Formats: sequence, structure tokens, C-alpha cells
Amino acid sequence: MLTKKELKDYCDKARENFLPHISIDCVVFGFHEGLLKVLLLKVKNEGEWYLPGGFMLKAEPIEKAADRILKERTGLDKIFLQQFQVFGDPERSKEHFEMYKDMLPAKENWFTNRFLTIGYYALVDFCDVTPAPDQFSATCAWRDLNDLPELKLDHALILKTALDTLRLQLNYQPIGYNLMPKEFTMPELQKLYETILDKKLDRRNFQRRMLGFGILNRSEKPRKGGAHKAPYLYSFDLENYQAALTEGFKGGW
Amino acid sequence: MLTKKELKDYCDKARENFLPHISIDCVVFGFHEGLLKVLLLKVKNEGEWYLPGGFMLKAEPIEKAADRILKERTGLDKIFLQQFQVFGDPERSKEHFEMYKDMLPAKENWFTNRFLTIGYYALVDFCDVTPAPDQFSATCAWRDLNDLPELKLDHALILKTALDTLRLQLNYQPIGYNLMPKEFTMPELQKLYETILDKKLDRRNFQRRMLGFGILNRSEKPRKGGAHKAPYLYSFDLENYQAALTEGFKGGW
DNA sequence: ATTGATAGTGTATAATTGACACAAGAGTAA
DNA sequence: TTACTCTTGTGTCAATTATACACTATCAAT
Repeated sequence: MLTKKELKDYCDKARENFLPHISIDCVVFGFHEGLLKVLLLKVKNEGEWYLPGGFMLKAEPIEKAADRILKERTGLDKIFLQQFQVFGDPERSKEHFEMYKDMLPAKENWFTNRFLTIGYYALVDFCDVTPAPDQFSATCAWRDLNDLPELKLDHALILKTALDTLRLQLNYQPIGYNLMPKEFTMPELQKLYETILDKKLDRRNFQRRMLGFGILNRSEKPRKGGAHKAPYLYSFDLENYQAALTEGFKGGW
Repeated sequence: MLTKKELKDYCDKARENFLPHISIDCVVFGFHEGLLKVLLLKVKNEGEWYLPGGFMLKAEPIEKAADRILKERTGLDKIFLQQFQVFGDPERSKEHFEMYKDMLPAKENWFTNRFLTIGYYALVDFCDVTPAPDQFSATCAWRDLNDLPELKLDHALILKTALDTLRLQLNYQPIGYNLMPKEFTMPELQKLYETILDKKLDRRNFQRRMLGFGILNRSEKPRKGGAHKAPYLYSFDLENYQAALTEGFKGGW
């Protein structure tokens, strides 16, 4: 919770710099130890969490704003970002109204406005991220997708929609470049797919299909050190990967 | 072109009723005589056309706003609407700035603001639509997708994106219920698909696949009157159609 | 060397897709 | 009436793709 002065300062600056009524919320997916993770922020002195988000500068392209917001939370540049939906229920920010309504008259209070929020989802390499809390949060941390805390506002809906979209995308586009480290083994990649889809896949068929897409390069040397047979290392063929991203995998018609 | 007074009135009302900086633009697809059509408006005394669009009331859900806007242009209720992208380049409304900048000081002028526009596409039965121009247009009419006029602002981009999205959707969802009349023949439905995809399809394989989806009911009586073999009439099985819409056709994984 | 766990590869079968040909019905013109 | 033409309905074969499943190889620990 902010002090009254902090709130007023924030609101004054926001009104001056940001487009009113519009916000951006990002669902940042990461993958670690076989689990799909989401980057969340925890409200100061409260139990609830929320998605990293922010506002758009008055002359800033949407995509740039999303980049900027995520750079602040993750330290990362050039994140894979996908706009997936605008959430605009007039009631969606009611909680904000309640929260701050006594501290500042509605006219001056940035948060009593209605906000449409543009939903982005991001895929990032878990290990590259340095989570950083924002002004309203005590914590910024990865949370397990299977063990989510209570989320503020409509952020649970936004998260679910992002996940649905990601799963759909899996059917006609490659995924993984942004979620895996540079080099990885086929079983590791399979685990990613299984985690996203929440479903077991056949090892052999997965490999055949994946290789069939022609977006993987196999490195000469297998990974050593494990207690078992050394798996081959793969990396994505960026050129083909990019092409598959824009053209999609299977025509359908 | 509006008179100065008309413009001022419009702007005053807009500021009072609408959310600033946000607009909605709709790409309305129709199908007629084997051609895919788009509903467009023509600016008064000018050659350029633009997409039906409008603004959002301060307490109105986005979807409702899109419905309202389309109701005004087409006379139709309960249109199939799909939000597909927000267009928010800061430069995208430059034309507006130019157009009205001399008529009204920027502070009072609704149109000199930056607008993010939420893109919707709609699929409608061509025959049901009664095109009605808006305040800024002389004409509202169906235009052939293969013979598009110059479009204002970034509306050409919006239209293209809508079409790409529609084509993609064709691969994992049923389409047609909103574009075809109640009853139709298989060749007619095929023509719709061919038109959207801009590609010839095999008659027999199309039929097999289409029937395989299980979303069609075949009527007892074939259509009479043609100079050739009477084709069967089909209609959509609404229940299965709806299910296919939400679940999609093919899993992929 | 033996064992246990994991990785790599192959193959038989079923299902789906794609290409194609023929039969049937409805009007038309001799 | 009959032959003709155009369009629609349906079947079938081959090729491709998906699915299920089993065996072999390799590394580390004992």
C-alpha cells in the first residue's frame, strides 16, 4: 500500500505521461525443472498477486510499451511477445476503485478510471530472468502454474486465456526457442511440450515429428556427465524456425 | 467533410460520452455470388473509403460497443464477432490530425488525439445486411475483396490482418454458419471456402472432409429448378457447430 | 561384469489424405 | 423420345502420415 503522498505523485505523473484508460498486462511464461512457471508480483502487505503490467506512454507504440514493462520486471530485452486479447469489462477494475478511493479524490486518482488492458504473453528463458518488483509490490517471483496463488482483478482470466492461446499456438507454430536454453536435449524439449499441454507424449513419435519440422540442428557431441546414456544436444535452426513462425506448420486446407 | 459547427458538436458529445484514445474498427465479411465482400464506407466528397468503426461508451463492454457499431451500419443484431488485434501505432491517425486540424483547436478536437483501435472481424449473411452510412460518409456499401478501393488511415493493414486471421481460423474451426443462408448446397459451401482461401479445392475430398466434421445436416429434398442434377440442401447442426467452434477440429498434438 | 536407468532407432498397422473416374439426375435440343 | 450436356453424388486406390510398440546402445554405480 502506498502512502497518500506517494499515490498522489504517482497519479500526477501518470496523468501527465500515460494514455488514460489503457493498460498492458503480461503473462510471462518460463520453464524450469520440468515445470511451467509464470512471473507474478505480490502486493505489499497483502496476500494477493498480480501480473506484471503497466501503462503506455502517450506517444509509445504498444509493442514498445510491453517491451519496456517487461524489461523493468525481468531485465530482458527482445522478449518474444504476443498480443492475444484486450480485456475491457467495465467492472474489471472495480477492486482498484475500492482500494484507493478514500486516499485521493476520484478526479485526481488515476486508478479510479476504467482501464482496458491489452494482454500479452511472453516466452522467456527462465534462467535469464532477474525478477524485480515494481512500485506496488514487495515481491516479483516465478510461480508454478500448477500452484497459483489468488490473483487480483481479472488476472486469473487473463492468465488462463494466455495459456489457452499458447496451447493453440502449439498446433500450428514452433515453440521453444524462447523457452529453452541455447542447447537442449530432445527429452528436455519433449518435457516442455508435455508441460504446456499437460499430457504425456510418445518419445519416439515426438522426436520424429519434431525433426520433421526441420527446425532443429543436432550438435556433434552428446551431453556428458549424466548417469545414463548421453543424449544428443540440439539447437534451433533460427532461419527455419523463423520461417515456420510466420508460415505455420500444417496447411489444413 | 463536416462543417465547423457539426465538427464541434460531434467533438463535444464524443468527449462527454466516449472513452478517449480508443476506437473500434470492424472488418465485415459477406459472401455473394461467389465473391467475398467487405462492408466499407466512403468519405463525403472524397474518393477514399474506410472501415465501419466507432467509439466506446464510457461504461460499455468492448463487445457491446462493437455490436452497437455494427447494428448501426448493417441493421443486424447478434453478429458473429471476433476480436483479432489492437492497432496502436502512434502515427496511425496522422491523417485525422491533418484533416481537421484547422477547423478546431487541438484541445477541443476529438480527432487530433491518438487512437488505439481494437480490430474486430465479423461474418454476416450478405443478404441480411442493409448498409447504412454514418455521419462522415456518403455511402456504405459492399466492396469486392479483389477490387478494393484506397483505404484511409491504416485500414488496409487492418483488413489484411483480418483476412489472414480468418484464413488461419479456417484450419481449426468451422466457418460458414454466419456467411451462408440457412440452407445451402455443398458446392456453394465449397465456393465459400475457395473464395476465402483463394484456392481451388477438390470437390470430392471437400465433401468427405466437411461431412466428417459432423456439423452438417442433409435435408431430404434436393434443390430443384437448376438446369442440372438437383443438389442436396444442407444446414448446419448448431449444437455440433458450436462445440466445434469452442473445441476446434484437430488436436495437432 | 552386471545392473539400472535413460537415450536412440525401427517397424508393422491403422488412419487420413490426395488424386482420380464413373454413375445419376435434370434440363435442352434434335 | 432420345441423345446430349452439365452438374452433382459417390467409390476406390495409392501415398502419406499417425500410432503403438520393442529392441539396442551407452553411461555410471556396484
